[in-house]
Amino acid sequence: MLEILRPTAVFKCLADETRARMTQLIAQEGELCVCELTVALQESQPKISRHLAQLRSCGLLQDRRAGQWVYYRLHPQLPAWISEVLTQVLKADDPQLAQDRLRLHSMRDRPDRASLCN
Amino acid sequence: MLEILRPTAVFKCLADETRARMTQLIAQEGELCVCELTVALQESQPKISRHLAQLRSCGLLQDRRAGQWVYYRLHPQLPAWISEVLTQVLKADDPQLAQDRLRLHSMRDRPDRASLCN
DNA sequence: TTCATATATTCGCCGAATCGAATTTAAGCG
DNA sequence: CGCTTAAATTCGATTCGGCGAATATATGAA
Repeated sequence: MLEILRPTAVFKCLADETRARMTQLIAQEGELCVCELTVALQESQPKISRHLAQLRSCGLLQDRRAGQWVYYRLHPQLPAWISEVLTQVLKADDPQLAQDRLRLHSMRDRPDRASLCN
Repeated sequence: MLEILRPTAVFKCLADETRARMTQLIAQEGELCVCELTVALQESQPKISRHLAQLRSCGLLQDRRAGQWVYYRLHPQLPAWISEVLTQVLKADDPQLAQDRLRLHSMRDRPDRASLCN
């Protein structure tokens, strides 16, 4: 967590459409790897990776490598006000988010978390 | 309210340090005019005005003119999730905000709301 | 080692956002 | 009207952010 989770930094991260989509999807799914996000959002891999790096370095996300895959999840020790913000925004129920989830769930050969040691 | 209060738009507004300070100060004080904000934040009048315009056009603030002064307050019909966000961020208790309030309260000859018709 | 897949990073470009300085508009008062 | 104060707007310069394209790094398997 390079940068403190100051409100301004967090808002700047969530101000980008792509980052907001990724964050929401991860919040709902628990943990996703880069290739799953590229399929779900239909965006290029470098684009996804760059945005993930920002979300991680601002403290919103945490990553773990498992083999060739890198999984991202919400940072486990998020301050209450941020969790609250994410929860509230999820209630807005963006139709875009539904689409992203649909593409994710219909993705074939998703990497299998269960068989990987943490 | 020109633009819908979509999460991304709201976050973009709050992603700027100056706009975040203004919004928080207004949330605490209820209603402030441009000249009060310039004193509280110690920023130029055009800069304050420009940022206020953005906050208004994205739907976060509402303005009313009273004589030569224009007062800004939170939009009265903010969706719940936004009020929640603002409340939560206020709890972060930014020291900068305390300074802004101090300068505001020690300002001399503040325009008198009471004597103005709404 | 060589190849394949997953992810990260660099580069250069371009549009968007911010700023200071100056100007304009608006209201109140003589 | 002219003058003062408050606020909004324009202009040009600079900075910032996001993008595609290409490349680099990492892991695993043959």
